[in-house]
Amino acid sequence: MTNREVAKTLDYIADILQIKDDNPFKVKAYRQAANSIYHLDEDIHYLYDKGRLGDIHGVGQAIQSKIEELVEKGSCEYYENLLEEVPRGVLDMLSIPGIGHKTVKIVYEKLGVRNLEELLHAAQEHRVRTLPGMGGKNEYAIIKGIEMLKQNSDKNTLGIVLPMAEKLLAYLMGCDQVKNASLAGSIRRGKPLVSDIDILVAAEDESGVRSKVTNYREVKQVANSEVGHIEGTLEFDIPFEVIIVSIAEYYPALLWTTGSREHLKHLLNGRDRDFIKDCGNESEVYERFHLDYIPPELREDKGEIEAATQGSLPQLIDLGDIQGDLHVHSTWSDGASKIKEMAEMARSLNYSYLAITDHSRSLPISGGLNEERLKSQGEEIDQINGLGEDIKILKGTEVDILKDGSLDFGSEVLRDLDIVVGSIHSHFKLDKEKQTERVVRAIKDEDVDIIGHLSGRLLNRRPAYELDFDQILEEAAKNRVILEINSHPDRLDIDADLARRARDYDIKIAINSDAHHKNDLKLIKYGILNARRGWLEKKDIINTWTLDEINAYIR
DNA sequence: GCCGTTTTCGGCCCGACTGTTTTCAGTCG
Repeated sequence: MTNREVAKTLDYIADILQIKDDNPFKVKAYRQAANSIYHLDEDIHYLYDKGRLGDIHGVGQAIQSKIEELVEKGSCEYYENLLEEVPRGVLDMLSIPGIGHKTVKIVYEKLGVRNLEELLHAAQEHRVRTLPGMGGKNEYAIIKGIEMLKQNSDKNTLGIVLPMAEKLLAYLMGCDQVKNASLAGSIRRGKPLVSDIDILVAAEDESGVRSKVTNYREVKQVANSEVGHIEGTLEFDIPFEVIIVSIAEYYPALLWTTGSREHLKHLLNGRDRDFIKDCGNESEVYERFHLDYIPPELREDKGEIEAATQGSLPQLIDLGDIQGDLHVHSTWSDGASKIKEMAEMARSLNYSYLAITDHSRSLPISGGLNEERLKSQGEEIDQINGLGEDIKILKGTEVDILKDGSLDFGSEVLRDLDIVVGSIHSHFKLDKEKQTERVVRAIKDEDVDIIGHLSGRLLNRRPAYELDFDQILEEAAKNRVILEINSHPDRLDIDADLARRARDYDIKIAINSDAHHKNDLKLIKYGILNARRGWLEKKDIINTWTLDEINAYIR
């Protein structure tokens, strides 16, 4: 079992306990342990071997014994017994927006509904509204919610799939039989939602590669597939396909397998595939078409071929260009790491600045700061900066944009801060006009530097709220307000298309991690992919600049 | 079920909104 699978299992245990109405602190304990394991730097098997499972924060005697069983046998008795009481299909219902553990409990117990499909029928047959506390609107929300889940069910976020793909790729690269290998398909193009993992391999000994894949620890199953293809599934039932070609065929095949279909069709323009059959690398492939090399993230037939013809492709931003992060949380609000730990991680990433932007007071569950605590936090930051480390910690806030577009702190508080990120965390369902008005008011506020996760979308979970983006882009440009690309793989907000439109308005972008744990600072790589898909260059991204340049821009 | 720079036992656990109601339970950030 991988770290993520162990974490997921502990989360399922917490869900079942919650549905069973068990001690809420016990539930919390399982969730805390799951979260720690999710963020672990080391492989859980390694910690198990070293006898260090107990060192993990939130893991005591009881949970440790369950983890040991999971690592040894791939399952544990306690969990299996809980599943006898509450089956897996019941837990899937928790993904429906507006449906929580209490609702799941009564539909399971009173209606005997055991999975999403049965729940859908129950709602359609108006059986849900017969339950206490349930009515027509709940039924409608259930039907809509299940429809949304079905639409997304064949795709997963890059945050789940990319680490698995990179691990499998590294494993394959380490095999003697494999002469070259690369990610391919939509995952190589950095699409935020992908349906499977495609990996292209150059090898002469196909059966050797096949046996290596079959022996890979994280492979769940391998199907009987045709020559040149190995198909199967990894953890969480993510499908993968390893495509095997000869060394001579590798680079042309890399083009075909990376796609997209639209890009290839436009590129070939009726020509035969043999046109590029002997190319020795991808640049050579494009050269043959008299084009500049087109990076995978741009291969969507959105003008890249025209630009490559004219030599006007953008110089895309790279991870190494990033000089700092302007939106992270700490233990002062809902973050899991201390400011110092965040700073250390930022230093290890070679950043020269890091803005601590904890939540403001209106978000009590997240431990939002009032003026007084914000001031104390500022003192701690002064102290850390006084240590003379080669990184500057900036004082900031992620200030709530309230329902009417006013801010959760007054100007007397905000003007003393280095960075102010304004974000929406409530009233997602305002109509388009009201929601737009709300954001525009925040943009016009001279204390706001950055608008965080503008559209509020959560991939596979929640659609963006209603906004008039033309109006917002116009106002952002006029007021020199920076828009964020939130790098969390569930958000990637603003998306690539909107980022590209923002660039046309000469709006600057901040690629932020929104980290709630020191390890989450590394999520910035997803934001980079998103920015590359939005054709963004270094000059567009404010946190590729020095601190002086940023200050000159936002003052 | 976990944890401890007040504690090895007693804490952990906020508040607005929604949809169902008729005074409130459930969800969510």
